[in-house]
Amino acid sequence: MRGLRGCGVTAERETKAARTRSAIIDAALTLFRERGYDATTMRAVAAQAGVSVGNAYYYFASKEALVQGFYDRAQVEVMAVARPLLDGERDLAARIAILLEAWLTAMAPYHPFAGKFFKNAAEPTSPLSPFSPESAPARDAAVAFWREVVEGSDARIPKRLRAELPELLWLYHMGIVLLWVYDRSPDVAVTRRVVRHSAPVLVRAIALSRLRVVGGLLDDTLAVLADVRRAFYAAARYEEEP
Amino acid sequence: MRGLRGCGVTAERETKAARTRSAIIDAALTLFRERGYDATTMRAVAAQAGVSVGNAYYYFASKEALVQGFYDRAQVEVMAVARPLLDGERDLAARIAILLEAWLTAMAPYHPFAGKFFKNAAEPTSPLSPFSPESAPARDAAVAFWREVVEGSDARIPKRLRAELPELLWLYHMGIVLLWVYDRSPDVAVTRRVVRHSAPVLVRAIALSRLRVVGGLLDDTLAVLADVRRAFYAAARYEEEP
DNA sequence: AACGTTTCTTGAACACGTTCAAGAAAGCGA
DNA sequence: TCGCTTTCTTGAACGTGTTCAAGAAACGTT
Repeated sequence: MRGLRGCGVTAERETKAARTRSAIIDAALTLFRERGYDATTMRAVAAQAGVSVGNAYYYFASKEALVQGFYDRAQVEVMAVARPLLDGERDLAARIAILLEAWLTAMAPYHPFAGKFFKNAAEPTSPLSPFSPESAPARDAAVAFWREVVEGSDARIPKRLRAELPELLWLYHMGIVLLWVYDRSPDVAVTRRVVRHSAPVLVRAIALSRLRVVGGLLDDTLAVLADVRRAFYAAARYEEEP
Repeated sequence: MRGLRGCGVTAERETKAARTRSAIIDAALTLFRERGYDATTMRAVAAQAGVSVGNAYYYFASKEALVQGFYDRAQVEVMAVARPLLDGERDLAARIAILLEAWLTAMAPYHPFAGKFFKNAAEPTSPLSPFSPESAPARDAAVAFWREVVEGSDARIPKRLRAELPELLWLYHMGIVLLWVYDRSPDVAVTRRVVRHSAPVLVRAIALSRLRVVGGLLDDTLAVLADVRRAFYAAARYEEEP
């Protein structure tokens, strides 16, 4: 009886903690949207969430850390939006575009201050870096989703590319995100156009890579990309200098 | 007489102002190297330079702005190092590698805190962004230097690529810089290897682009890259939201 | 119920980047 | 030389993210 009750209370406490965390993120995102990232103070976030400043720092190590919570939410939302759209489509280029466009749509409300998020994410040792261990869950989920995109298509992928392609597509996605952050055209029209145009180009390049003359180039390119990826991951794992 | 004297005094005053600016940058870079970017306070920079905090802000709008001064110095230094090395070499891949390696060598002392610089430069609307109007002089100088690299080589460049290649190489250089910032291997060995390997791959890709099958792909790729570049430049010209 | 331990919660305090009102110095026309 | 303007120079003061010592609340054990 006591045990059960204890369990219940613990669960309730965990729920309350989770609700406090959630309230803080809600408060933060609301204020971010209203005033932008810089103009939103931690004092204001705490006040909006109904907690003290110190308490906000008990749940989130820093202002940046609030963003990680946002990432997690976003990833789930994007997958929910994209999955039904992917169901009917077998063309690889189309499937790539669907996922990227779902991402753009889901993230649209946050575009105005995405630059401020990115500023922090761009720092190699930041936990917000997409290559960091802290981002591993979200990253792995994303790569797994790209694998679905590839394997659900009717494209014939050269063998030596098949294993690597999902992660390379994720890297390409990070590039698109970079462009999106910078894009100031209305409704990020430039990014949308680049997605529409680059996806087929990418798929054609994949197809071409089966040609003898291009194949050697592909191997070298993959070798370079392997180095690049290793460096990014290693940097994100690196300890900050004292 | 008074005119001449006035001139002299004015010139002397300008020199003094320039020397103050220079002293502040020296102080900043010294402290950056000793303690890193974050641990260096503006108070410490001012003290080291022998001026007041307010005076440091009279010459530099912000802590970040100190970095712009560093960029200008660096660009000059890199060109001085690279030019004699380029003289004997006609192979395009080798020439590309020479310039990049000169850059890596010149920047080596600042690598430990490059991430902190980059963090700011990565923000689209930051004047420190390589695409910003404020960076235009340094950027134009760099692109012009890449043009020298191309035109001093014996490579046969397809016509429709010739005009764009210098700026594309500069973009590639920015990508290498991104990798360099992230690179934590000893003596940035990974970046050096990527430079050594990617330069020939790039040149081979350029050569291949003359093939009929690859040519169409090239045109589309160039179109996409044109969009991308436009977006980056437009973002850097954008006014910060209020 | 009573006590010790862990888990939260608080707001004052700190260090930093940055601003600003006030004044000093330099330049310049009479 | 005397005023007047422009160009520096100053350090205190402001707002911010973040820390911390102190205590409250919840929990587990007896």
